[in-house]
Amino acid sequence: MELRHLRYFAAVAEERHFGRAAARLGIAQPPLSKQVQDLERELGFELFDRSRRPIELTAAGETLLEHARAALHAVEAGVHEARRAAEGRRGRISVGYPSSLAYCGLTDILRAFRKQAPDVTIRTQPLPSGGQIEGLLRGELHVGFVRGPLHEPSLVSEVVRRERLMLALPPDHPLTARKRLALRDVSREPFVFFPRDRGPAFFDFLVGFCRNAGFSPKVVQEASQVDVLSLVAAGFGVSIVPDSVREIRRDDIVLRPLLDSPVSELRLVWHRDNRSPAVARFIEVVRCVGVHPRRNRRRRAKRT
Amino acid sequence: MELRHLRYFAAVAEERHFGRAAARLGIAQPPLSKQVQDLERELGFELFDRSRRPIELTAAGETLLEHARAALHAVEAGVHEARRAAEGRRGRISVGYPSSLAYCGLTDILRAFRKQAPDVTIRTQPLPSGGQIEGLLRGELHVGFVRGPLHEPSLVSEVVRRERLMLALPPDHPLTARKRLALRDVSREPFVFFPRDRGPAFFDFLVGFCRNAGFSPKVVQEASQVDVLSLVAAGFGVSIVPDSVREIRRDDIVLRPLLDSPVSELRLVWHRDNRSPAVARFIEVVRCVGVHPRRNRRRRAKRT
DNA sequence: CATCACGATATCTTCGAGGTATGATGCGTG
DNA sequence: CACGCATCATACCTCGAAGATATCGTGATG
Repeated sequence: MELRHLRYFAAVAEERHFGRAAARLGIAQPPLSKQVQDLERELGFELFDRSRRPIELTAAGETLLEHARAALHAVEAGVHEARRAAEGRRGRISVGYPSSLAYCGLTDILRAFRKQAPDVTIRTQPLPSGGQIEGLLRGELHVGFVRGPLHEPSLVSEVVRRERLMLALPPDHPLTARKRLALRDVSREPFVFFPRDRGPAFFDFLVGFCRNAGFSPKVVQEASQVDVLSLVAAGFGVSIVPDSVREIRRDDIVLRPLLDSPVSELRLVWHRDNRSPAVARFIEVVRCVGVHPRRNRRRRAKRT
Repeated sequence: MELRHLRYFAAVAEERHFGRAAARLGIAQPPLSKQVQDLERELGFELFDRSRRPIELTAAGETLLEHARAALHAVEAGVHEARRAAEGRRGRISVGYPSSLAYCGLTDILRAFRKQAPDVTIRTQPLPSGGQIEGLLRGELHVGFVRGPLHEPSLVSEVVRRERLMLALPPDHPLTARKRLALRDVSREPFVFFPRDRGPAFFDFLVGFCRNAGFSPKVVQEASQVDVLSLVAAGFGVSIVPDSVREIRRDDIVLRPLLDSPVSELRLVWHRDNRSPAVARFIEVVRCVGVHPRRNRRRRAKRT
């Protein structure tokens, strides 16, 4: 038995007329009669009572019709769903991001993605760079946002944002008096950094930056991500943070641009041989809408 | 797209190997590859990632597989259900019966039928002969049990039980002294009958029987079915009832066989051009198990 | 009784499902 | 590194069957 038999049978059952059903199906009447006969022969019982006009379904035909419709519908729905999956509009993806990104750009990306692919379940996980790379390699994570360069051969990445580095100072620090600072101005200050293993690439990038400025930073405290800012605010030391931290808008922190700052790169990372169209679509969306630190707040302002 | 494509796709998806899937399907590997390719081309996206061993499903393939299984299952279930309908093991039938039959035979028939066709919903309706014939003609009733001959051209019937007629007497009636009675012995007694329109054939049969005995009965009360017995018990008059009434076993009634009684025929009736296999099966069951007045009680006795 | 409507049958053509032989490719092993 | 093996794709052929056209059988209708 083939779907053709069911389609033809359903057409005849609905039209209750072989001629009209054949016309609707775009074939001649004799082949239609034959196909239905073949189906009946295969099943071993009649589906139509042809002895009177208009023809009517037998009890078996009535029963089969319901199931045939269900089967045809399942096929149609299956094709539709599969197409959505192929287009990356259906499925589930797991996205890693540095917690700092939550405040500046991530929600915009998620919103844009959700608009294009409402049936994709997104699992977001705030993770330091190291954890993201680990997750990507283990296949638990599908895409991530990582700062600094990347050296994993099985991962692919793309710069999605370049931002200048800022100096984070406690409000009562003497240097807050100056609007413009260079890195060497803080060469003797105590530093607060995140632990190296949380993001070795970005960590090494920052330390290398200090080396170029002629000193190696005195790290007095280590804290993860956002906590760095709290330690700076509490006066433990200064720190170097990406420009986007401004979005957090804490008034217990003073941020000053670093004049001699190189740009820090935020990279979108995924597995080299990614097979998930949903992930591909996510990457496409990020490329399209970009990662704009301010977008979020402007929109909110417009809406209110 | 045909079921073949889905079956082949599902086989490959389950085996994750074209060769094994082809063996399972009983075809060679190249045609299988081609069919799956055709399906992919028609859909416009890939279902398998063939680039590594063993091959794996794409996201779209994974999605389609679920629906394909559902569709194939719906077809299988549909064929099975339709076959049951064709065999008369599925559906609904409406059975009419004279209320007297409830005590002697009907439950046995229903039990036997239920055993053969547990998925047929039976609607039983106690109805006088007239009502049954009306229902059969209107298509509301599918089979019935009627006493006496039948003259509707569009109905077919079959005798399922022949029984002698009995004289029903109140216990204090003088004739109860005699064991053996003929109809003419009660030619002057008052009679209790059911109204003629409740079963004209049986009514006329009874009256004709009296005529043959040389009198016409003095009907003093009319009552439907079982109520006749109550009126007899109350002493309103005598009545003529089928042998099977003995099954009711009322001790306020005395039954005496009529020596000159012709047999009364219980007929199974259905529509001439019945199309329902469930009805055909019901008729078959009645033919098979018969309508035995005593069967019911014997069985009950055996079980306890 | 002639006609019409409608499904079945007969016969032919063409397309494609499935067969065999072989090629392309990736992987493990001596 | 070469070789063999496993595995899927391609090439080509055959035959069955889906569908077209013409026609028949039959029940309903004026």
